Amino acid sequence: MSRSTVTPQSQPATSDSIARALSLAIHEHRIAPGTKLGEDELAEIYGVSRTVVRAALQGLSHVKLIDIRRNKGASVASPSLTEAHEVFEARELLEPRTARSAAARATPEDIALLERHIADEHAALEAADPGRALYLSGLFHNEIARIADQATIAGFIETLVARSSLIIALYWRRESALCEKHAHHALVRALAEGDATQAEDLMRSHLVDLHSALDLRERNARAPSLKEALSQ
Amino acid sequence: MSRSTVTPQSQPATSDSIARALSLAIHEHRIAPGTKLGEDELAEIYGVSRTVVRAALQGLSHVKLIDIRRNKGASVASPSLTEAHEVFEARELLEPRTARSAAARATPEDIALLERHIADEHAALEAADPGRALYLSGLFHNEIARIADQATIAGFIETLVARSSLIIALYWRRESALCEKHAHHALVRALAEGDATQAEDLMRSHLVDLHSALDLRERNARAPSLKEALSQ
DNA sequence: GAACACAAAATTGTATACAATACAAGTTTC
DNA sequence: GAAACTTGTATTGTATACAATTTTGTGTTC
Repeated sequence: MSRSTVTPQSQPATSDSIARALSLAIHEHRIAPGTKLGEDELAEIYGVSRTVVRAALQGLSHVKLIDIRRNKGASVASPSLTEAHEVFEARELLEPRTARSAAARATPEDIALLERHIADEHAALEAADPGRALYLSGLFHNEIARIADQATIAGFIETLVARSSLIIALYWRRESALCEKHAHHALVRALAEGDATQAEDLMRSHLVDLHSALDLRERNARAPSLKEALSQ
Repeated sequence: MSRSTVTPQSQPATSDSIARALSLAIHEHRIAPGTKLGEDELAEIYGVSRTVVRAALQGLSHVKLIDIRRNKGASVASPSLTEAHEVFEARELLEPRTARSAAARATPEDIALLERHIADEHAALEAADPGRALYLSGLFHNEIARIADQATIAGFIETLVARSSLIIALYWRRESALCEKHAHHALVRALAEGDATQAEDLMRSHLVDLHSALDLRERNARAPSLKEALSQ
């Protein structure tokens, strides 16, 4: 049954679960920027009507992971270079402050969780699963925002981190790991020590470093078929 | 005909136009926090099917102007005190930087537009239309963000300004004008002179001032009927 | 009057049918 | 061969019907 293949629960897919699945696929680069997201195709994949798919697509559109053009349909967003710079600028403005707050609030459980994220990211890289590593790398940033306990700003950061995965798909220049290993380790150390100023500075330079790794040339990547990308 | 009363155009209302109309009504305090937004009722008011209304409501939900609970419907959001503080904190983080950028970029046309906003706001206050004044006051902030030419951050600010109107409806303590007259004038002067540091400082203190005007007690306001509020 | 049970009505969630628009393929004209 | 036109197909936008859930109203019991 198509449902149990794509959504391993006994319940029908909801718009929320579909949006989450698509978001994860985009984040892990299983769906490339520019990929057309047809309503009928997704409805068939998830075993629901177009109504539910449309709601999911609208949700994704609001966080700018996809573009919906009236009468023309939905596709995975392809941020322009300008948007790419804007996203990283916004992160450079928000995340250092968030790291500062997180350093003042982090519990040992928080630190342990962040360390597990780093370990999982490296495991994914060694398993030749860069998409998974990228997702976990982004999640690391989202977790710091959660620890900072400012939900409004954490929501913005989550959006920016998700969009970053699109930008990385299009503009990333380096061959190495996406977020360098030592940057995340150093951040966790600063959080563990409650060193707010250090955490803030480290986060700022980490993001400036990421921003500097954007390439000025656009790239194209072969897009796997939609069904292929979503069958996990 | 119901359509031409509420939407003075010959075309049927779209989900976008409905979302905009509702957003304006919320912003001007014609619809109060907590007001139930029934799909059938809105569908009748706007002369469209529930499908279009649902799309509009989803859009408003994504910017947190309304809350949608599964199986229970949509209502205008009532931000908690915590959310209120978060929203103003986020504004204090984003808007000073935006004012700084705007000061470096403002054209004479931009300045003239901002001055018109201030004049219109005062006219609205003298016409005993505080809702309109509030909307224009918020728009002033959105315009500065637009001048700063960073669409990603401007988008966040727009969301925060809209949510601020809900917060003001619930928590505002002062009887006087919502944004004090001289604060906006001083900002425009700093922008006109290209004084980035002054613009940044003025914006920060303006927002800190707004934040300090939040009351700790919640208030209730009589909610006009939905049709009444939307008939403009 | 309060609490409970049940039925009816209202509302929300979803599927499906139909209308509107865009796209692709084939044909005609220059 | 390129451009314009026509036709058929695919896709998106919307209304409507039906299913599922919640709310309201009514009656009964204590």
